[in-house]
Amino acid sequence: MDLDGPSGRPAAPAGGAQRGGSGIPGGRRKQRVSMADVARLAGVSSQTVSRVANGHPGVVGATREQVLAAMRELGYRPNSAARALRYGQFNTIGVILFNLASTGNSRTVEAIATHAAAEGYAITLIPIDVPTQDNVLGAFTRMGELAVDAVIVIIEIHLLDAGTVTLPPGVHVVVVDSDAGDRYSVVDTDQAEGARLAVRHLLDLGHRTVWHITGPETSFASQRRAEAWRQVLKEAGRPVPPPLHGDWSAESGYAAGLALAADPACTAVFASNDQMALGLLRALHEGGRAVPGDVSVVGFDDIPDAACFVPPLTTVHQDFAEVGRRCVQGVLRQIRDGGDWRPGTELVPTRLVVRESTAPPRG
Amino acid sequence: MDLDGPSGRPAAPAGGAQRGGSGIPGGRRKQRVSMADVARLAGVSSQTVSRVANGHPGVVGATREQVLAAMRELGYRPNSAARALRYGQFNTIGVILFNLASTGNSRTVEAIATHAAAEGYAITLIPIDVPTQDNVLGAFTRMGELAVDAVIVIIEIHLLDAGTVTLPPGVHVVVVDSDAGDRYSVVDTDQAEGARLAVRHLLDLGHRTVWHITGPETSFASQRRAEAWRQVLKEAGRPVPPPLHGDWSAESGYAAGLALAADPACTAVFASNDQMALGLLRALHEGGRAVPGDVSVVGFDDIPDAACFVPPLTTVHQDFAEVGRRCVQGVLRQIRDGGDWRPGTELVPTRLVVRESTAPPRG
DNA sequence: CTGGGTAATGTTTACGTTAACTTATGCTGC
DNA sequence: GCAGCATAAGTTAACGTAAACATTACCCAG
Repeated sequence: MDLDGPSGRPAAPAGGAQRGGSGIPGGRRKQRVSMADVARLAGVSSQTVSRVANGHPGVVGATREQVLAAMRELGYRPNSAARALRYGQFNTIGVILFNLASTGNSRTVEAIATHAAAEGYAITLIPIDVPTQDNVLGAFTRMGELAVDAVIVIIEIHLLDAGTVTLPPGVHVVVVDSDAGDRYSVVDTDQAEGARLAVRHLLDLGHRTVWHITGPETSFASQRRAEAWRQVLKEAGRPVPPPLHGDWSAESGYAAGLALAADPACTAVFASNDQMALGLLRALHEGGRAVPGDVSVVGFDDIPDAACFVPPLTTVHQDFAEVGRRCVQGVLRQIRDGGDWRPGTELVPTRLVVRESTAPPRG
Repeated sequence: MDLDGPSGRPAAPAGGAQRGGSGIPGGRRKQRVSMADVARLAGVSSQTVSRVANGHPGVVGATREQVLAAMRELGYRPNSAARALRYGQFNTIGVILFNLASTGNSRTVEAIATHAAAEGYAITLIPIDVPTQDNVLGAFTRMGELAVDAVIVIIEIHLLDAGTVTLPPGVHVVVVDSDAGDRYSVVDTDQAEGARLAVRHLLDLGHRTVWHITGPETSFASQRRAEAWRQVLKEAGRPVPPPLHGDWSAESGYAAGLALAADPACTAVFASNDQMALGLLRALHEGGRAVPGDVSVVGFDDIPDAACFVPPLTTVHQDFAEVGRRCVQGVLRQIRDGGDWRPGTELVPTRLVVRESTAPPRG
């Protein structure tokens, strides 16, 4: 493939827009084609082109065909900026999130993107590398300047409350993973119920009590799971061992596991996510404690890999896709109903997936 | 918090825009405030407001302060649609991808989003649930209508070539994970080198040959890793065992592993990703084959969990963040240089991370 | 064969922003 | 005291689209 000299611009501005096997042009004409261009070629007014483009009635067949032909020939695409300017909305939903790397977040975002696309909305991503107050505020400010009609926030909302953040009026918000249901529309997995399922399962197997490895303290999900764990134990009149603190990573689960493996009294552990459960399994294995023979382990999330841990992990299944779906539903409802919405929390149910990492205690 | 009746719209359109502790307003005024509004309040022309907003010179201090005050009072935000219309570009990069759930993709996207943000670009996500020809073409069409200046494609490009896809002129493309370096700007991990590192490591330990579990056939990454595996064995004059085929999932690695565990001749396996290596480890464990005592295992990706597998996995580290960074660099270069770029492939190096799943063969 | 209506198409305007140009103001230097 | 000029501000126009309004052309009833 030959390219023109270093001075740039291919010489031929017009003519064959098609190129090679693929129709994706590597070159560009500076100016996109507008409705006026199409109108000129088709010999009609640009308004007629607009009507054809939007499928409005009142254009006779022959004219429509002519316009469509002209569109094809010129490769016309509507200019969404002009459209947005005209209509006052962008058909775009912003997503602010910390850490796309965690399984849950990326699955949620994927579901959001899919469902938003189905409704004709695009997704604009604003990642926050370090969840400091400043960064979050910065993201919100940026979001305010961006072309979005609504924002889905997948981050601890308390990071926002401490500062004064303003989104432009007309921008709606739905929050994931937060207890701010009194001020926002919140969608979340039913963390507490999931944790209760996990702990009760272990108690039902006959374990006297259940140890717990938490997630980071700043996480509401982690907080709620820990609360539910404590509550179930208390209600059952069981002793509540001191919780061990992790940070969601397998590494932190391993560190916590080293301590637990050394304690023969520990026969059942509920890890606040599957990654930490993985680390825990490793620590128990290295400590010579059989799972589930000596120690039973339950995780949270049901990541796809969990079925292939050694042994396959009993865990609480989270329906991230459903969370994403409801987020989109939520913001669209807000957009469409204007301001007539109320704050509240929607909980997505969980279910326990029993595999081979849990069993009754020995003896 | 009381809301007005079902008929909607809060009665008070003006007044306290501030609300509760957070400044994020749940309500909205239908009309965003424009430069004209700010200009009216500040008693200047809207052009002066524009100059202040963009930090242009030629505005005297007092006037500037007045305008800034008016902006603050009204909560003015520039309208990016109008800006985009004016400038003819959107400051947005589209990302087309299949499956955000895979570790590599989500990490790459995260890096893309971070670096794009640093350059003042936002990211618009177009996910493809099922990578059929139609869906990919649909995504491209949608992308054409969206407000993007460039597109990063994280998907097998051959899906595009078979059909006629047109992106509007002026939209630049960078492709990840493809061999289309003759037509596009391609950024990718150096798959072949990574695979060579893995296989050579096993041979260097003294293994006679190395088995291989591939990814899906449609994946170029998988194809290239398999080719490199075969090539290294051939160059070393070793027998090339028939490859086993997986689909990236741990489950598929487990299935392949069941076959390998039954074959006492197999002492070293290179799995095309870490998930499949995980499944393999489980199968070997269940089959009573010690790792690394009886069988050595190497993965690919170096996902964070790999360090906590049982045993910790020796694997090829991929620098997804760097891939994302270079993608952004690539599209920005294309945008800024106009059409003066050439197709080509940029490879990001890998490195072998040796942990505890590999050792010399017994005896 | 003409008035009233309707269907098809054209013209104008506004959306919010900003480049390019124009006007107003104050100041320097001869 | 005024030409000449810098500086600060305002005015106009255009980006691409589509609603609202205006204009045709045509058909049919009377």
